[in-house]
Amino acid sequence: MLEEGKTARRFSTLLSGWAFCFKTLLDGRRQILNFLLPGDLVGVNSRILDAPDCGVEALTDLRLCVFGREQGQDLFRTMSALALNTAVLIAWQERTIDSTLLSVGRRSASERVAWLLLHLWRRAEALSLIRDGALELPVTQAHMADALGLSLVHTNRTLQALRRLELFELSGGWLRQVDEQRLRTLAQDFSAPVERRSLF
Amino acid sequence: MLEEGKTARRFSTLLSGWAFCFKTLLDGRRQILNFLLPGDLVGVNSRILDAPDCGVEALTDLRLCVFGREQGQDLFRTMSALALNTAVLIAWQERTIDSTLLSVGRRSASERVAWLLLHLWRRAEALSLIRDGALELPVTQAHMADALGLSLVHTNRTLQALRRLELFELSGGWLRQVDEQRLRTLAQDFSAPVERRSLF
DNA sequence: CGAATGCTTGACGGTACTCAAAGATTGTGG
DNA sequence: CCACAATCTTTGAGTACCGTCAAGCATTCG
Repeated sequence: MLEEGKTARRFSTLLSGWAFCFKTLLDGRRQILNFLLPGDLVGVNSRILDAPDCGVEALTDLRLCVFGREQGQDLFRTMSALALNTAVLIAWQERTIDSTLLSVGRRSASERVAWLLLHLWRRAEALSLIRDGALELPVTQAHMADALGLSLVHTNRTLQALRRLELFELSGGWLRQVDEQRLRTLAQDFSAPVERRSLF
Repeated sequence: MLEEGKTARRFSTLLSGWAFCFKTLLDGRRQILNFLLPGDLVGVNSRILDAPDCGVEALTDLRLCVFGREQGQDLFRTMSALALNTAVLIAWQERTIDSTLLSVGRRSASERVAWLLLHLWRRAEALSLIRDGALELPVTQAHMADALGLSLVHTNRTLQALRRLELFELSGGWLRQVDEQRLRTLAQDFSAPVERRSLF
């Protein structure tokens, strides 16, 4: 796990596995900024500004493709080689965070949970992570709570309520029977489908 | 005002004036993602992805420096010329949004308001927008509410509470007597000071 | 089998939202 | 210059959503 305080010496792409990045307050409150899935960049931001601003934690075992350890301008030369792709990836990730901010700021608890599960489902779909209509989610309810700005207890109750509405099945770390249409309606999420994208 | 739905044909830097970008839900709930001050980039993201994902609205009269209207790769050539600077600017703005997400997700109402005023104050300071210890804020309480994920009424009450604690003076669109130290303590904001930065 | 982690439930309280309306301020046109 | 509209701020009352505390259950792991 990379701590918030340390300067990441490199940045990488995630080849396989799940992770997330987060910020914390001194008293321990934590906000998950983004879940990282295969193809996502890790730590570009910190490298560009030469100072880390969020921590990164793995949810599963990871395989990373690590890029150069250059400083400043040199870093940028590395990026230049892949620059267009990199820019597109960064833009996508920023868009994701924007959507999260909309959720956390303006959606109700059930809308937030609906939005998150839909969001993860769609991202996983684009990466072909769904097998037989089921997705293995290495995400606890505590993670969801921290991603959505909710308490753990309320997240749990909200999940139960949505399950009772048969919007999805979620148990034992597996997500199934996702009713995309109704989840989108509930969350008012009509964003474009996620495209497959990567640096290569 | 640029609507969310339309594709921005260009991107620009803000030379003078204030603006903000936002997302909305169908039923009208609005989340302000970021306030834009002189030096900030407008619409890079939309241009990179070739699809707008947030609206932009002016708070004052603006002067913009508009860049090319190229598509895809061509856009990127334009960016390449300024690429390092651009990347740094984008990274800064993403960091700002990350901080906002932390606030909206995990801070209480008074912490959020404290954070926002401190944040705007410090950004304005770096741009030398503060005259005689006072800053003209073209931001209504409704804007603050939409930036912080609070209701207008509660934002108002929170502002009053903080005023009574003499953490700042805010009236008639002017912000004064900002007690940075106590605001930072209240908001648990120990981020690095804002640096002056621009494309040029 | 005990410890650790994660999920679930109940009870209670408070923060923040909604509705509603009244001031204050600003801008505009006659 | 004043009256009127529009926008912004403030206040009150009532409530709901969501948080906190506390505990019990389930599952996994050593």
